Amino acid sequence: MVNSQVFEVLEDMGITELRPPQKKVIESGLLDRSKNFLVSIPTASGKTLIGEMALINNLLDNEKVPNGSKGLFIVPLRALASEKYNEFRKKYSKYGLKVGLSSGDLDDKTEDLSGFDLIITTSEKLDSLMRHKVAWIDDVSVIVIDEIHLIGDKERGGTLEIILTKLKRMNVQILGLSATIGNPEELSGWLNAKLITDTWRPVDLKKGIFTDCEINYLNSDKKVVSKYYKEPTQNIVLDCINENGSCIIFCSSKKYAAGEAKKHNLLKKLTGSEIEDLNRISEEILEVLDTPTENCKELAECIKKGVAFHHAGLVSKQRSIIEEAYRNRIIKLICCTPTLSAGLNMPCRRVIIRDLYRYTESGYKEIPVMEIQQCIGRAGRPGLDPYGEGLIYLKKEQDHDLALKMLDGKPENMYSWISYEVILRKQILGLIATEYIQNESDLIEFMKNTYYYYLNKDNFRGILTQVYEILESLRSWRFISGFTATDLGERIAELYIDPLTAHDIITGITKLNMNARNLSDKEIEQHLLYILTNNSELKPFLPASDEEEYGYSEIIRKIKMTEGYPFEYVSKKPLEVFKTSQMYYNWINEMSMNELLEKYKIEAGNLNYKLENINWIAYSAKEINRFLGLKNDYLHDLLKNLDVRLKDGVKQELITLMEIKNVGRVRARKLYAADIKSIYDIRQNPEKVLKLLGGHGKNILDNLKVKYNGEGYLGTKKKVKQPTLDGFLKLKPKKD
DNA sequence: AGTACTAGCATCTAGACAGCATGTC
DNA sequence: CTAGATGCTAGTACT
Repeated sequence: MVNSQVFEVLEDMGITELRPPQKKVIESGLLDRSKNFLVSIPTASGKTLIGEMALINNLLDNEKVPNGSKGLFIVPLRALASEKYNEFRKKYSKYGLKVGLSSGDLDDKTEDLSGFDLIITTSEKLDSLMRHKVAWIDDVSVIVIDEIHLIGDKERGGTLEIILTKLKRMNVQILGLSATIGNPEELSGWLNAKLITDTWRPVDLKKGIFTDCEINYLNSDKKVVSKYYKEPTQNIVLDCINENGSCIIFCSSKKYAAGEAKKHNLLKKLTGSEIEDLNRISEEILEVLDTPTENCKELAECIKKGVAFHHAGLVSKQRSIIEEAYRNRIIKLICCTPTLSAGLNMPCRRVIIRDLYRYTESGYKEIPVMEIQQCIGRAGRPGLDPYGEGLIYLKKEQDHDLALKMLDGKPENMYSWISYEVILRKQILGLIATEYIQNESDLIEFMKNTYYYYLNKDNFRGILTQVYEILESLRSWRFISGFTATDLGERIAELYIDPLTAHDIITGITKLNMNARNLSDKEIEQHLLYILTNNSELKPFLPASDEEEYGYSEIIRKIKMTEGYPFEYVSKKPLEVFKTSQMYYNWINEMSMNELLEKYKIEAGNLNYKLENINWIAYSAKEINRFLGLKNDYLHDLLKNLDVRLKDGVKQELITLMEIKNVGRVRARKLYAADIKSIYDIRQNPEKVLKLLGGHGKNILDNLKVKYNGEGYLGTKKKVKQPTLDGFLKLKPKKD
């Protein structure tokens, strides 16, 4: 094999032998920097290391010293970006390689990533960085795209495709890492990439179908499981635990996942110290929110029995507690939704697919083969399990063939989603705003480089027509003129919102401004939130039933009047939008978290996610508002502070107090109610602050460097925060 | 009367990217 | 809109 710094670095890590697919890639010429690759191999077969080899090869010279060029590692999830960032930093800092992280939940105020050699980011963030025209992009010599099959995702694939279309035209080595997909040849063909496929796995995977107490493996092995319990899944889990394995059960909804978890009780199989650990973790789960919700309590109860459920309704801290406990083998069974289907490294002995269908916006649908196979691929912990098992629980015989197809069939083909209007519109504006496209021939040339064109050469006219229609809209909305973005258009491209959303916000606010004098302050606030909620970015909305309109009829009538067009009676959507906007309204008017969760029947994790999104739109609206001349002062002030209020969940009057460290919505309200309304007031009444907020008050005063000496608060003992995994993941990249 | 169970009908349904600027209870 | 678990209610059987 060639002598290379790559192998030296691998050796430093203790890797002396490559796995078969890794070998294959090297032998096919990965180290030749001019070749692109698409590597389509199973989960856990060592994909990441292939990416790392390409990075090392490009970024380190023969002496294992950074050579000044840059590498990008693109992942689909922020959590994954953090994970990889920590991993790579640990591994490669010793070579002087500076590893950086850039994603939406990280602050890098300077936005100056030029000092890093290797940058981990998400595809959307990279898109956004390119829109801000970062100069260092020209220094990039290699880019690794993890989970590149996401190009076939309706919501997010288009963005990835645009980035890749741009990157293809640069002098960059592209390495795509993909799950097994139906048409890898087409994707690699488009990328000018050498295709590497392999079925090798580090641990053997036994696939099978089970009904009641019998497992029928595809290799025609059979296993009968003892029937201790009524429910088949209980027995199949017990069987695995008895053999010292851990399980994951995938379910099609959050409620099912929680329901499934409640069925299981592993207490009899646990040691005393394990039970102790579980009780401790259970406590931890309850302490994450100030007042535990019903959901938290259920989860805590399950955990005491060695079982957890895991889905997007949990807040991220709870999720990471569970993930850690599972990796440490304290929790032995996780019942989850597709949250765990891709991404985070959570291997187990036995994966059970409980549901074959899932409700989607277009009805009840079979879960994609690729997703099932990715779930099953988690089975088998290298070094721990002799083999992994991917089992489908067959509830009714007529699904037998479907189950077989899912276990062993060909995964779906990945096609272009660039024609998805929402993304296309956003991307066209982006391309014009960055002057990437300056005239019609640029446009056509660009479009001819897309995956869409590669797949649909015969139907090029179709997408062009769509693009011209979009251009027409963008012009009529005054976001572009000719092939040049207006100032407003440029700002909207940077804000990274759908131009249609921006346009709807502009018309909505303009109308509201004109009619504001007919509305009370409260109604203006409600209406504004309705306008900000009514767009594609904030989907899905809260489900609403017709009866709910009754409670809202008066404000809905006023919104209808101001909007100048009626809510469509045929569709429930406006009511859903309205209900969702009411949740935001209640939030910024200080309804308690628990009351909100109860009223809108939403879980804490999901609420946080939604608040994050509306906050982003509110910020965008504030920015857009700078281009509008609003006459109504109240509306203008409202817009100016709405994003801050949404972030903190407070009324206008608390905003000044919220600027103080350690003061959140609850403490701010307490202070305000006691007539302490500003930093000045705090300085004047330190004793009062202490009396109101106790120990927290002390922290606040310390931070403000306010002297106080009443009632034994003389010391300035610093409270040391216990480091948590969550906190660790959120750490800022160190620029050392 | 109180309880336990159930048939029958209604209800409800996965996940998570982006801007910007910093530390909640 | 191709399913299925769950929750609610009224009805029934039983102690």
